[in-house]
Amino acid sequence: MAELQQIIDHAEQSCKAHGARLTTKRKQVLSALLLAGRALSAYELVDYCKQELGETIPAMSVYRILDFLQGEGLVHRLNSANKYIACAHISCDHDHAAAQFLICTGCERVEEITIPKSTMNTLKNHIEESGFQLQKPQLEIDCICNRCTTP
Amino acid sequence: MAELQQIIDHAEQSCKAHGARLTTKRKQVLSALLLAGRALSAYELVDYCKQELGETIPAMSVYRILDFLQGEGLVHRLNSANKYIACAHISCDHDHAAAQFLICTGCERVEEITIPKSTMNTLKNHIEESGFQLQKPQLEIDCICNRCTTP
DNA sequence: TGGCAACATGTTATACCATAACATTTTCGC
DNA sequence: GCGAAAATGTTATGGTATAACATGTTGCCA
Repeated sequence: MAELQQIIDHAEQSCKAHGARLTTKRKQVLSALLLAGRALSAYELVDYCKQELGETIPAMSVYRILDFLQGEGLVHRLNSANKYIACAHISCDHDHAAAQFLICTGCERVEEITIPKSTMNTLKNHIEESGFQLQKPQLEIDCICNRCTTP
Repeated sequence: MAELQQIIDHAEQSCKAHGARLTTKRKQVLSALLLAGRALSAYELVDYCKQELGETIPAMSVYRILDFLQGEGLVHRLNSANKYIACAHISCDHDHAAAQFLICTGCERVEEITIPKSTMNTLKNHIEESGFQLQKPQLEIDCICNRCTTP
């Protein structure tokens, strides 16, 4: 994380590109997620900002900021865990709407992986056969990570 | 749903088979989910039982009963929606640990589908390459159903 | 440059989802 | 019937999330 500042700068440019502003508070929340290096709940994020950054940000603001950061593709919400995590490809320039998460039920570690297009397409076809349209190709899969299986 | 009683009877036999009891309250909660025909939150289930079945069941009990029903494979929990739904294969005899759900973000309709083993295996391989073991092959996928796209 | 409009943040209250801890009732085998 | 185990009731509390309204900030442009 030597490049925190770089990542933030990159994110700021990315926001500017569509006329959005990465304000100080938004940078703080994003930094907190990047520094934590793991998924945090909104309230955990409040505590993290307070303790690690010395910034008091009300929970309500954190929620709003998380909404913004998700809209900018900088942060993902893990629906099944009620947590938020910085996008693993935050500094890539290519678009990456798809995101697949492996969530360890033991230690809560989260790994963002990319499933091949062909696999996603197979999945998509099955979905369409059932009369649905894939909305957001985000998968959250309950797993156990190898650190937890071989302790 | 002409066969509600049949389904309940079948579920009761299934429970008996491993020495578990499908009590009256448990039958009521399961019936409520079957009658509703959609995913309900625990508190919605409390209301449903009260209004449609005339039964007052405290939320705490509903949660415990849902735990039991999940353990028996009669009900699934939708983690991303914080809701519960009767298993679509409740009257099948074969085991079906795997469950994939298409959740319409428009009308909240939920469809339980079965993804081919080959597709699940491909997914499983990608997961293992990332150093994780698939824990519960339950997928919850955000979609839009055709009723909502073509209104 | 001053004032307005849009955006961002603060504040307070509240709703919803879920579980802990302990009391009481029911069921079942002996 | 009686005791143990299972199920349910009761009360309290914690975690997640949003609504509604107030205040502060920014940037534009007349």
